[in-house]
Amino acid sequence: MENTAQELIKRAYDTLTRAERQLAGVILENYPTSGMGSITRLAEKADVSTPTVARMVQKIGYSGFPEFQEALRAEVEAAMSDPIAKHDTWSRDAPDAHILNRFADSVLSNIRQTLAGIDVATFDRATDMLADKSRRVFVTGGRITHTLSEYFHLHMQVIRRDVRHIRSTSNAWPHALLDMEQGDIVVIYDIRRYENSALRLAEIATARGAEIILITDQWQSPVAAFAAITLNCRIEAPSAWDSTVAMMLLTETIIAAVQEKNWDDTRARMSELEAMFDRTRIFRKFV
Amino acid sequence: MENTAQELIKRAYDTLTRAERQLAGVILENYPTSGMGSITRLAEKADVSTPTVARMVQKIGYSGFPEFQEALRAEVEAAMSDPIAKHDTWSRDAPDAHILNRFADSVLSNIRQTLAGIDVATFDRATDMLADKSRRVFVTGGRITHTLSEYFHLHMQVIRRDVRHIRSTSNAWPHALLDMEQGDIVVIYDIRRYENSALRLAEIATARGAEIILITDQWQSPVAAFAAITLNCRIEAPSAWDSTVAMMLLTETIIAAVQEKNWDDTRARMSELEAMFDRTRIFRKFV
DNA sequence: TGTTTCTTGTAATTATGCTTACATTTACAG
DNA sequence: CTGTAAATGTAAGCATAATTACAAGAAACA
Repeated sequence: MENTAQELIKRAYDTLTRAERQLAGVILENYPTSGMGSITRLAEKADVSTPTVARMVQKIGYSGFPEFQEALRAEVEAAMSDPIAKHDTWSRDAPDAHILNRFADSVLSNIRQTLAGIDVATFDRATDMLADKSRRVFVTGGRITHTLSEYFHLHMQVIRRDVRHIRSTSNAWPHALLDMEQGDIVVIYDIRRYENSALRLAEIATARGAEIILITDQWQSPVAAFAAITLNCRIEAPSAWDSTVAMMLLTETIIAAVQEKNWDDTRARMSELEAMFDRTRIFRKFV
Repeated sequence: MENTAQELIKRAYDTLTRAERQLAGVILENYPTSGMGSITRLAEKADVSTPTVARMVQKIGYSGFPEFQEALRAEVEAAMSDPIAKHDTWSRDAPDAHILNRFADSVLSNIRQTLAGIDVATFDRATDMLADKSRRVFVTGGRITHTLSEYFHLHMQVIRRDVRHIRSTSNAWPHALLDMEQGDIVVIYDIRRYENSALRLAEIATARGAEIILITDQWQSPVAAFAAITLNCRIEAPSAWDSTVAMMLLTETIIAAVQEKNWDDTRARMSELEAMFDRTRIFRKFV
């Protein structure tokens, strides 16, 4: 069993208090260098008092801050003197060809290209639309992207009202369309390679006056023809499948952006929701 | 021209006195950690007096020992957070402070730290287990991670037989457990901050002889106590929510790894599946 | 060899860091 | 709503670290 400071912190997590957890977060954030300055600096960075730091390191098993720091130094030394620690790969102890490194390389490249290809004005327009509470939002996805659309729906529902998920795979989607009218927004996740049941849906929705936000791959789903806004993501992966990581990133970024624009409402809705899940705290501290 | 402490020492070498050279030797010996302790410790190690140290660091260009040490810390930090981190803002036409750039920064840091924290042997052990067709696989997730578990299940089902998804939120999960026996694998997605309905499930599954693979955040779900394998992911995000991008990446990497190990079977299963979806091509070219 | 300058350590001073004690606040149970 | 316990910060005191002042010793030059 290892006894790095990191390990000790995780192990003691249950016994840590609020301020201590906040501190733990900062220490782990860019571990281990963050803990190498003086206790005062660390306390400031974590926005807690110095005694909190002192107490915490004692709690996790050190005699005091100096001993804790000494341990960190030793860890750094071990990591630096390790010749493999050249850090030009993602996972230090894996060979370059290991799938962990290959996949990460590929995903990073997807993320780079995806973001480079996104027009900020378009992105902002999309988030403005979604932040407009007078417009209703429908969300749907395909076979592979279904989970993404569900994820988006889950979070969007907390941020604003009038958000509905349509299962494009079921036979129920025509019913949802009956309800659709001028000004509504339909968020469609669709990857070209897979089936495009979304095409009919998009066509009808547009005809009824709804506007479509399409999130698709670099080859672009045919739904783009009907979409008011199209956001393309790279999905290449060293695998028989594609990687939806870049799509997930974009999805979360949209959520964050809409939430920022609607912060007061979101906050209220989150509080209500939290009250419902009374037993546990669901959300992070409200910024 | 670089200005690392190392550089400065070498450059000033000619002007250094005997005791100072002795000190310089010790500093460079196992650079940079040797200089990270107190001035006293460094002086002792070099067998010179403390003022010699203070004078020397001033001579090579620092205002005092603390500044010198600060510089070392910065160097360590730079060395530990690898070159992959260097990027020229993601979306060029957006300001740095735009949510697109902020979010991507944070996600990249999550990915880096997640991969750095994953032990390759552990990862390989997990994928070996999942590639073993004699063992059945159950998958489950919590409120936020539910979609991830579904995604994993969806792909895993194509790769191998005997994969089942359990909705931990429904009341049906005890029934699934009835079916569980020695050698089965339970893949659990669980983020500490959110509710832990998975805990009971994990406890019972372990008691029945199943082995648990846990995918959790850096704070580690309490399920870890029962897990045969625990994989931690960073989920920090500049938002009221967390980011599951790193988890998604890990999930896809596991899928790719298992698929690679089981390629012949996977291929056969994919062909069959594709035949069922006759109209369109579902999968990418078989590599 | 005597004088001067440079080097280096010792000791004193000052600054900073760390810890302990205590008071305030917050959360929780009755 | 009140009392109790836990958490956390403030402030004081103590300890250590860093710098400065100074003096002893070594090397260089006359």
